Amino acid sequence: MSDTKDTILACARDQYLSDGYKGLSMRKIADKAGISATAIYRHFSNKEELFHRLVKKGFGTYTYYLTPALEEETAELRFKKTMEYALDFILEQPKYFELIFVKSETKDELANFDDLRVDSKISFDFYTDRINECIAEGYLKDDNASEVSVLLLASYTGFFALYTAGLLPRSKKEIRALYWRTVERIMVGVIA
Amino acid sequence: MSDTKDTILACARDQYLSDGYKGLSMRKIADKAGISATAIYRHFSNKEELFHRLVKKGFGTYTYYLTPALEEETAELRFKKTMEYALDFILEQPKYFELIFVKSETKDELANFDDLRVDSKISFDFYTDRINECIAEGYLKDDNASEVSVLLLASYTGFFALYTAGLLPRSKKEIRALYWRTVERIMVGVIA
Amino acid sequence: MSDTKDTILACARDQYLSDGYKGLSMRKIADKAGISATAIYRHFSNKEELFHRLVKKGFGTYTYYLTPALEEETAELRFKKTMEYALDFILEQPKYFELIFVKSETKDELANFDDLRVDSKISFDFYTDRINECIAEGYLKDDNASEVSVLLLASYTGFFALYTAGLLPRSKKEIRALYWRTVERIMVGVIA
Amino acid sequence: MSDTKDTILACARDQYLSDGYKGLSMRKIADKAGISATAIYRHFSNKEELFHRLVKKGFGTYTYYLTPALEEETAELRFKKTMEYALDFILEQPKYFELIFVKSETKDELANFDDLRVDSKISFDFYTDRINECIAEGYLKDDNASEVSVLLLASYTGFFALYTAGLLPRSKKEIRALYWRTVERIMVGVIA
DNA sequence: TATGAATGAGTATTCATTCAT
DNA sequence: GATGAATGAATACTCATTCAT
Repeated sequence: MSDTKDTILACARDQYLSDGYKGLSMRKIADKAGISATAIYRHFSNKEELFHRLVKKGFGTYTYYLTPALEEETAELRFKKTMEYALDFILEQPKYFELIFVKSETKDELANFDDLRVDSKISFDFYTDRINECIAEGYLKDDNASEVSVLLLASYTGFFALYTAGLLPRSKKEIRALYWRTVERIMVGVIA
Repeated sequence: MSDTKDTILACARDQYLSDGYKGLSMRKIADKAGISATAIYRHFSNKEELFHRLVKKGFGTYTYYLTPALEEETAELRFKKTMEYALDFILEQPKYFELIFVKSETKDELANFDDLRVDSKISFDFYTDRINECIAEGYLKDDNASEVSVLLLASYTGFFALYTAGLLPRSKKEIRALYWRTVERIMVGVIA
Repeated sequence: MSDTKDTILACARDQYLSDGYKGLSMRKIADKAGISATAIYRHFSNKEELFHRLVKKGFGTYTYYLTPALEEETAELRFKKTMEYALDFILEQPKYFELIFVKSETKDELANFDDLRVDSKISFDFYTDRINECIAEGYLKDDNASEVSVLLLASYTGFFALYTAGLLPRSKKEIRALYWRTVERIMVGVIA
Repeated sequence: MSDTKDTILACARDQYLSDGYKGLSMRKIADKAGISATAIYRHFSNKEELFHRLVKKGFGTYTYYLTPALEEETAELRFKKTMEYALDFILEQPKYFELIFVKSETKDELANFDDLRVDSKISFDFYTDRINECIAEGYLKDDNASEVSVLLLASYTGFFALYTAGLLPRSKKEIRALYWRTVERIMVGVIA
């Protein structure tokens, strides 16, 4: 709705992107947004809420990356596109990824906000749904879809952690290739 | 030798455990240790060094958990024990795990300390060594050991992330069981 | 406009006056101004800037003392009034004098601020201009005006140093008399 | 007597030389001297005394520079050599000069130490003595020797202040030449 | 809607100094 | 003579937040 509100959120995201959590100060955000620090309080009741909205937006972006996968024709294709778009998200929005999947600040700070746990669950369920589809379609073997989701999401999340830790190649080309080889190794155990 | 130095480090660890990175303030650590804030500087030249030592200790603890696996007789057993002890580390020292594998603060703050990157590498190589052994022994099929390490470590790290994100069951019994089932699913693709 | 800003500056000046450079702490200034230490940062971005403004004000005050000399009719009178007002400045604003002419802290701390070097130069040139006028008018003999300035300013500055060092009489009456006798002795060498 | 005591003093001098007054911290001095900070207190009861000894040494060095002038045959030569050696002192020991003649910290900090005022007086009297000699010898005209000292010392001190303020040429050759021309201009008024 | 002024608590760090050994 | 450990007070500065306008 409010233009300024979005601006603030965008600046908060950029600030987090460039300086990490400790760069997320009301003043710095305000400076970046070209308004006074106090003005933020017109739009968010406090830093906690602002951060909450930021994480919300992170989840939204993630969903925005994944949903196009639903347009594919077969369950198998939807699944594979999901894996691909998830990789895109990692590589293009690493800070958002970190914000919503990795950071414990997020968890501690936002323990009160139940809706975020719901968002978490939704992202998780997106995988489970894809896998259930694939089982139904016969592409994946009959297994506990939720646990296969755990496997895939865990690999995915951890892959990113190793990537940012500098233990994996930095070039996007190489990392993409390694990602797919890793996925393939996993798929051996779950493909029908 | 220096008792206080260890106390400080222990308190820093506890502080990090309870309040995360932003709880790691010199004063809070000092308070917990029952000394004055300035006394810390007798033992660590600044916060950076203190944090560095803390991460170092994290790596040390991790190694301490894994190395007993080397006492097993066969490569297969050494590998399996490694997986088991790694799980123990996650469950018993979750904050240390986070400190050394996940946190991006760690990375930014300690970018200068090359030795930590070496420690990272060593932890990684421990897996690669186990896998190479298993390939040699015929337990795992002939594959790129380093990439199989990536797969295993990524799953392991990500599994933890999901766990702390509250997406996995909290009971230790259940989480252990789920861990092993996840490992098994992965192993299908790599076992000979 | 900003009242507080001026108050802060005045208190900083007083603080410097009573405790010297090391008395110039943000907290002490704030205490004296009756505001919180942090409030200062609303008006000055940091101590360096505050100090810079202070020195600026010192130069301004100096100029404020000297410029009325320009209203005199002849070059000789303008010169003599300059000498007189300069003495007034020494006796009435000794700390400002010290701040702008003597202190090496000033130099180190404010090395970046080129405008201060300009201010220095302007004060210096004020003398040179007076002397050039006097040479033109025939009151002073034809000499290198800039070097005569050096002579006069050096004597003037040094006279003050001896004064604050307690090597000269403390009574204003006596010091004034001695000042003029010293000036006269110098003038012998430069008067036409 | 004590070797360490001298080392400490020398390091304090160097520290002051490189970092100015605020560089004069007990720890930094101790570090430079290769001893513990506490060890200093074996030799000086506190910082004030240490600083006092330092200023004392500054006066000693000044005297050390000037006294060879006494070896000259005539009063005129002794006077001229005094002027020359004083210039050497400025150019070779600028920080010592500042320490004993310019700095108000010195004065504030050491207000209690009467002996320093005596040292000040001695330096001053050295000039007065030279001038009295010159008057007796007929080189200088009959004048108030003490006031001529004021004139000379003031010019001398101020000349240095302008020099360090960057208002005079930085090259030693030029500054020497300018010094002598300035002295000559002054001498016109006092030579017989 | 927005701002400027202000605040109190908090940050890391440095300081001179003391004390027990 | 010297040290290591410790301290309390001080340093400049940042933070989220409030309030009056």
